[in-house]
Amino acid sequence: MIRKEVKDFCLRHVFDCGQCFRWNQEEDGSYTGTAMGRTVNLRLLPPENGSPQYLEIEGTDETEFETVWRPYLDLDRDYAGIKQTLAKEDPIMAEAILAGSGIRLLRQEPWETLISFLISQNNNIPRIKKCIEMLSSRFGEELPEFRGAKRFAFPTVETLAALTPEALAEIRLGYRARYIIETARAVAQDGGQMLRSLPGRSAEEAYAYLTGLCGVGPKVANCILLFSMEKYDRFPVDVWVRRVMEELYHLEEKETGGIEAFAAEHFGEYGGFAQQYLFYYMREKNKKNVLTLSGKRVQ
DNA sequence: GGCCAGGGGATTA
DNA sequence: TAATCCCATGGC
Repeated sequence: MIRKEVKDFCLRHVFDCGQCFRWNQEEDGSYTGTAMGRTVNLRLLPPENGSPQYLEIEGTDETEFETVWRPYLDLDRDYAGIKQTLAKEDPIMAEAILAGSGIRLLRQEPWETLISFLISQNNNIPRIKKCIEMLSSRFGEELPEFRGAKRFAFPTVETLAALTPEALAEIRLGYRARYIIETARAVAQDGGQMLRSLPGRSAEEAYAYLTGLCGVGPKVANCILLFSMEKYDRFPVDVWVRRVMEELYHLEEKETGGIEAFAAEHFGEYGGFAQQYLFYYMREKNKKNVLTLSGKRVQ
């Protein structure tokens, strides 16, 4: 168990803003998740008067924290500066940032991110999480038990590349099963070398490779670039973001390209952060609306 | 370039 | 019970 000082950090914002699917809230409010073949539990200690905020990590040590979890949680980035830049002269963004002030963009593994967002297409978050857990427990390496539960690593490229549609059928991925097998086989062709090299390449080059894979279009490719390859100017446009741009920015844009161009002009190099604040803000607003509506219906 | 199917499950009507 | 929706994409 180790303890680190953190700023601009909120577990709910980080793990519930749609960027990751393998972190779950425990009854005590802490979060447990598996990434890079390791499982940890994270807890944010309530700050005492004037004292800084501390993040408590169970299941790691000092060395592993520095090499694995500090970069994964993106703890070295100046989010206060990013938020200030984005909120300047943009009251809409300022409000969105207020709602998700503790968001951080995790640096996830490209392979897991690729398959996860393949599964995410035209799908809802609870079912995406369920599919990924099933995939891991069925085809991933078994890890040490943690908090009394079995844990599994995300399956390797080779494992998924070797699967048949029949073997994958039990996961109930629907038409996405074919995308996963074909993409895994394409990535496995060079032993995953090309995929591993993408973070070091330009965003355009990486985007071209990713969209060449079966089942990867512009939205999924941009999510992979943003969540696992540090291409922070990418602005993935999905139904929620489209909704946000229409309702908040009154952008009656049918073309995804138009929304991307708007984002590039208004948010620039911080487009990806802006997208996450907007996505989280819209989902929170939507939850409240649903509650209000159902309340009215009861009366 | 526009349109629609493809799977399954949760939620809504 | 039926309709609709879901962090899109492929293929016509």
